[in-house]
Order: sequence, then C-alpha cells, then structure tokens
Amino acid sequence: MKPTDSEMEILQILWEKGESSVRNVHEQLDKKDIGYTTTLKLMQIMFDKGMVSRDSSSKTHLYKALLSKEQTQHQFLDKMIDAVYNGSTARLVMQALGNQRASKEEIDLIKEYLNNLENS
Amino acid sequence: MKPTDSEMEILQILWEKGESSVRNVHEQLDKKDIGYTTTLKLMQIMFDKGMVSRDSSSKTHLYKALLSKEQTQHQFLDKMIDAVYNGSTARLVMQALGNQRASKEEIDLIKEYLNNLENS
DNA sequence: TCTGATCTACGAATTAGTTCGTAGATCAAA
DNA sequence: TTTGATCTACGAACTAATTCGTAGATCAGA
Repeated sequence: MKPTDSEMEILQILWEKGESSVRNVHEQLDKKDIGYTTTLKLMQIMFDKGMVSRDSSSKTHLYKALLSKEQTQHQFLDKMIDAVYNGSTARLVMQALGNQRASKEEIDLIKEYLNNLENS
Repeated sequence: MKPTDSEMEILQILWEKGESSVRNVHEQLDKKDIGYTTTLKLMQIMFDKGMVSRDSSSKTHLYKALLSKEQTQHQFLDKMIDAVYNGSTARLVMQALGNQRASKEEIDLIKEYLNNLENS
C-alpha cells in the first residue's frame, strides 16, 4: 500500500485536520490550479484502495485517513534508506543534518533524543 | 531533473561502479525478471534527459552518471522532509533513529557528527 | 566467409497516475 | 416550487513511466 505523491499530500491534510470533506481538503491543498473534481476523484480512488474511510450519511461525505501516519512515514523512510542510502541510516541522518536546514533548536532536540535512546 | 525510481536504481549502480555498459548495469539490478532491452531503453532515455553521458566509440556503449550523487540524494531528502515531515529535519531524523535499524555503531557515528557540527 | 551471439535503435503496447467535463442528486433560499 | 449552488459518480482524455519485440549493425570464432 504505497501512496502516490498526490495521495500523500491528501493524507497529510487528513492526518492534521482529521475527518474532512473533499471541499476542505481541496482548499488546504497548495496546488490551487487543479480543479475540484480532480481532488474529488483522487479521494474516491483512495477510498477504493482502502486508504481512507468515508462517512456518506449526509450529502457532503467525510473522509478519514485509514493509514497510520507513523507507519506510512516509516515505510517511506525505509524505502528511501534502501533506495538512496544503501541501507545506512547514519548516512541519511548525517546528510539531513548537513543540509543547513536544521536549526540549533532542532539539533538540540536530536541530541536529547540520542541521549534518551542510550539510557534505555 | 527528478530521477524516477527505476532511474535511481540505475544511478546507484553507476555511482558505485563508475562507467558501465548496459549489460553490466542490467546484471547488477535486483529486478532480474525484466528484459535486457528494458534496461537498455531506460538508459537511453536517461541519456536523452541528460542524466548520463555515453561513450559510443565502440560497439558496446559505456554510460556514466552526470548527476552528482550528493546533490541528487540531497534533493530527494529535501523533498521527503517537506512532503512527509512538514519541513522538520528533526522529525525525520528522530523517526529514522527510532526505526530499530540504526546500530550502536551508527548511533555513535551520528553523535560524533553532531559534536563536530557544534564545534564548527 | 558464414554463423551465432551480442549490441543498439526504435516503435508500440501496457500500466499507473492525474486531470477534467458532464450528468444527475441534493438542498437551501427566494 | 423553482432556481442556483454544491455535491457525487463516472467516463474519458492525457501524461508519464515501464516493458518488450523486432530489425538491423557489429564482431568473434569456426
């Protein structure tokens, strides 16, 4: 069960906002140049694939993510570590940290996390 | 210039082995169920896209990666951090470390790396 | 020089993902 | 009750990626 990029964008919104209508999801999407029915169709396909559940008791259906955020992210990460870093977690982590994107606060967070890892 | 998954597999091999023939790349690929001409076609397409260079001075052409390994990995990582972790490097790193996949040695490597980061 | 193996080139089928238009249902407000 | 807005369903076009078959070139060895 591997979400496509578009599906991932929708899942992100469902994870953050919880149960949502197509309209809500569509308005949250950055890609504002795409039509409403495109978003609708995507979510219908996700429903067919079993990625989301649907409450269709009222006219406006409400969709909820069925895939767990953690597990899905995990899966992406594992795939990336294998496909791009030959299975080395450390190589991925170090490149991520070398990105200039991590702030001082983020680095402190990581250090704390590492220390906790060690003490358990 | 965003390599597809298949292209990424080929790039991995070219990065590791250096200049290679289609035959060599094909034999290195895990996906042994696919035909030789499929690999050939993929590499021809990569050539057309400018991802690889080609030495066609002899019958068996030799291909070389034109995309830098570091830059390409970087790009994948950035995209992943945005698409899956809402832009937080720390969140990605911590989930990567929570994977059980990182060994003690890898964790030590990362700590050392973090200390060096701090001292610079 | 023939023959067979191996190579490239390339068209074309296939599959997956994305996008949208249209038709018909539902509902709220005039 | 009619009108207009909004919703779903769904077919179909379109694009991108993947896969393979076939034709023709090249080359090494009998």
